[in-house]
Amino acid sequence: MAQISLTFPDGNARHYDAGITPAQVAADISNSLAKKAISATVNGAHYDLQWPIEQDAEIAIHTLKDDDQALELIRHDCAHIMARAVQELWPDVKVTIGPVRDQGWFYDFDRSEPFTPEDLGAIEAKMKEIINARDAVRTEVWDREKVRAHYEATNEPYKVELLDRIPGDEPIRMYWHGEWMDLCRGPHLQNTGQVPADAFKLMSVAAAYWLGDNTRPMLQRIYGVAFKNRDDLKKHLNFLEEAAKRDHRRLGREMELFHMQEEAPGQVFWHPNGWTIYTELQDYMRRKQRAGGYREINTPQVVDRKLWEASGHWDKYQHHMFIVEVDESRDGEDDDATAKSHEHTRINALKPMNCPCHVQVFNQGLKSYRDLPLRLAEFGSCARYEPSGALHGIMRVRGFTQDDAHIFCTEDQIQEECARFIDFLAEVYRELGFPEFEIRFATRPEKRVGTEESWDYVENALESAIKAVGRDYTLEPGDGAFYGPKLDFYLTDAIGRVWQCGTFQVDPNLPERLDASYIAPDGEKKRPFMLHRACLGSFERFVGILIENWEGKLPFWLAPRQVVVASIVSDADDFVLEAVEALKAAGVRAEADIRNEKINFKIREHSVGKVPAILAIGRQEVENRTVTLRRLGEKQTSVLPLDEVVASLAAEAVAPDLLDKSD
RNA sequence: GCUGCUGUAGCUCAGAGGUAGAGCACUCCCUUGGUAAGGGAGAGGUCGAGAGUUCAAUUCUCUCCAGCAGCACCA
Repeated sequence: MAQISLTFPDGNARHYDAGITPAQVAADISNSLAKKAISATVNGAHYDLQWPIEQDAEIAIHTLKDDDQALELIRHDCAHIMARAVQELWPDVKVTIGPVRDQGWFYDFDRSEPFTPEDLGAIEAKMKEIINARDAVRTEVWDREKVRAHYEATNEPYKVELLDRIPGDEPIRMYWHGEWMDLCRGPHLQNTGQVPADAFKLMSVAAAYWLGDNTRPMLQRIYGVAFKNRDDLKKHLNFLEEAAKRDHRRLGREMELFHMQEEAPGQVFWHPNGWTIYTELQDYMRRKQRAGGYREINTPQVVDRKLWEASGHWDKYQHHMFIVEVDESRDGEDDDATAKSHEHTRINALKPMNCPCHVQVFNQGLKSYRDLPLRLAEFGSCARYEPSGALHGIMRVRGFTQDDAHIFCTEDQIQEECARFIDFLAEVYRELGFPEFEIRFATRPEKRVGTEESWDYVENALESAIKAVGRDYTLEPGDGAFYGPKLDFYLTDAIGRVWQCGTFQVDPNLPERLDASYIAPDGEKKRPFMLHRACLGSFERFVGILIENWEGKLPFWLAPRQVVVASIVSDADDFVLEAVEALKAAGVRAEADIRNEKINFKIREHSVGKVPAILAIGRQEVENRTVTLRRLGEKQTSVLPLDEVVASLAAEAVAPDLLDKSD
């Protein structure tokens, strides 16, 4: 038998017969390693301990200490163990796939009855039995037709379909967990007992389309999470609790920021507190954009379908637009007059986006190359008929306002505009409390318009622009818009979640469709390029992100109520009102609390209400013209002269872009 | 849009085939209290909407609406 040489991470090599398995290699090294081993990396590929090695290779044996491999295997084995548990409990359930994902895994089943929370408990218990049985995991390569015959005989149509999707040159592996078997590419652990029995949890049941395709059957999906030990599981569950505490829908109600109701699904009723955040943010963006060379415009909400037909949106997105029909022959008539006549009916759509309107602004009057780049910004109120299931608080809504802008420029200007935008965005994110963000570069999708040459050009332009800025980015091949490549910007929040907010898209298509042009230096008419870009995305969603990021405890300049001045005794009321007036005059959002309540009560209420600063005034303060300042989240207080507090709070209320940066 | 679940007072939630309850919030009274809930009284609901079964429906059934979770979607 041929000999092969295996090289270990420490550089040592050993010689074995070809076909040796990593399990045998581990046993050759030591008994304890043989027991602890979970898998191996062989020439960079993640190997099952049972797979034979046929050639010289670099090998590393993994144990539970190797996080990446351990977690992948634990989660993957959990998926199998769960599928087995389900089939042992309900033998007629059909199995499909169960990949590792995020902090755990899911497995999709075909079962006429949905799983109930009680079922989850039963499945978990069964899984623990399987784990405690320490059943050996076994694998074999099977002939394709044998697998097909098996799954046809056992009536598992999804497995047959999966089989047909495995490329012809790949080995087809069957895996056994005890008696239960499954088609799987592996690798897996040595035995079910290597899954920690106290570090997994079934989380939820949901429906999912087979293969993610909404024309295929709906399956029952069970989600689970799994970790190496109980502490990590606890940490994860704590994280979920933490995220739930930050839920902007809950905080929005508690802090009286906004509400939503049945009559306007997916649209926000902003209350004074919430609208304060919104307008502060908008004022901030307006200043930033003005400083960044944008001209602000505003365009109509209700626009004739003709424009949407010309832009191509009518074709593609008609069912996601709010359509407004108006009978123009009925001006001045009573509302209960005769039915409308079609010949005078005009069909409009609420604008789902601003770009076609921005081209209309660009198209007014002849544009010269000297006008470019022309940066037109709009806080554009858009309406999209989002599918009901997509709505989510103020994060995904049907009525929203974008911090939108379109830059009309020449080919040569794309790069500079891109670099300029990234700098702009980085500064905005930093000032808003998100120093970390990542960039993803999405390239030409399968369905696209435009020539290959033009795609080559704009993709290159974009890519070299990011490189010039010197920022890391990841590639998302095929994820671009149908009209052009884009950069998407993902910011990281305080608990590590990422949110896609900014975008920068190159569009050679719309100027063509809507016939935009400028006069080039040579006197010829040329098409400008159009760059779509947004920094926050939508104000609604961004305010939601801010609320969740800060857990409602917004930075002072954004806090809807910045200061509450509370009386301790009613004799202090006059001075409280005086203090509030002084704060307001200095530009601070201050309120008086002179209710007949104890100071404890007031402190608690405004702390729960996330007011960043509370000023308490009692007899002593009145006498000395001082206030007692207490910051949100701090127990200690400080007694300061009123004038001083007004000055320092006023300084704190200044938006980050208006701070004096001279020192 | 799809699958499942949910909808009772402003909020969080009990409840039952015979038209409803708690805590907090709210209003009033007492209390003037020094940094996270002082005490008492009172008011408040077409039980998401419509239809059906029934002597009787908020409760059971169906349809619709909205919300939640996930999937799909996100110009």
